[in-house]
Amino acid sequence: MNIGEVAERSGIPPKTIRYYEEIDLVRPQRSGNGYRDFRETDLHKLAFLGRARALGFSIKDCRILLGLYEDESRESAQVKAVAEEHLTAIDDKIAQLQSMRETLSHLVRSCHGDDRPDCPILSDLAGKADLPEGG
Amino acid sequence: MNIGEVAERSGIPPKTIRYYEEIDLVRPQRSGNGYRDFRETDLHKLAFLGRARALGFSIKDCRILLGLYEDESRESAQVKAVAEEHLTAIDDKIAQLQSMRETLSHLVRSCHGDDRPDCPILSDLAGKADLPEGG
DNA sequence: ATAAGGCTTCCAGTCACTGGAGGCTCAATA
DNA sequence: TATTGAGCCTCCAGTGACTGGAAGCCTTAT
Repeated sequence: MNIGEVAERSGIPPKTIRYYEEIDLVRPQRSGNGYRDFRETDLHKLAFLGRARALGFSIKDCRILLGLYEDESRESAQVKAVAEEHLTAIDDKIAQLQSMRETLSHLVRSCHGDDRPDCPILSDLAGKADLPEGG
Repeated sequence: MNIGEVAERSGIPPKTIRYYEEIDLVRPQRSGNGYRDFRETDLHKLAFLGRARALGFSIKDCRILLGLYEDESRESAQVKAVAEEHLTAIDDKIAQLQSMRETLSHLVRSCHGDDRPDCPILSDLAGKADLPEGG
């Protein structure tokens, strides 16, 4: 299989697949013409990677997960640990974004947004409390 | 003011302040000895940047916001537009993370996480539906 | 005189790609 | 058979927003 077909079937762009080879996530063989020659197992690996990345796992985590996937004597606890840690990281990010969101939406709501220059958003960023504290 | 004091008072590390100068966000003067010499206005700008960055605004947005801040004839609508766009981007990110979170927490819950090798997390990543669909 | 700490610049690394240039190979068509 | 055009190759550079480290000057205190 050439890279184009693999890209289509795995949903991962050719550039990214080449990058994954560069960092040793996949090791396709080569045809006589120098083209990469992918097997079904390579395709599976790439699809695996695509799903793991879509869940937000880092490349480092993907490497670990792939390793566990290919290790038949793995313990599911190891997989779960990786996933739980990632889940915690996601929760942290969500919390951080929600905190930003709250502050920002407050500010947006308090800004009249017309042709006048006074703006509570800028006042807040400038460090001047300009909003009613009591909410 | 030397960079150390500005760093302390603005909460932005010296490295980052130097970086901000490099990309022309601040333009401190120089003392005879080559040291950066910050004014109060520089400090205010940096504090402004710190707050904007803490709200997740990109450097590009920060540049725009700073420009609006310093433009006394701005219209608050311009500021609000930048903020609203950012708010939308935040909402998108939150939604994406929550979707990941949901899938992932499902998988984590379904994995027994012991010394046995079978693992629904890996099965899912491998593309084999292994979970009860009905929840 | 010396030592510690702060300041300087410059270079490289992070993360996970992505874009583009320049050039080879392959399949189909005139 | 010549020529397109698409697909493939490698290599280099850029993204965003810093961050770490090396090598070296400046200042302050002892």
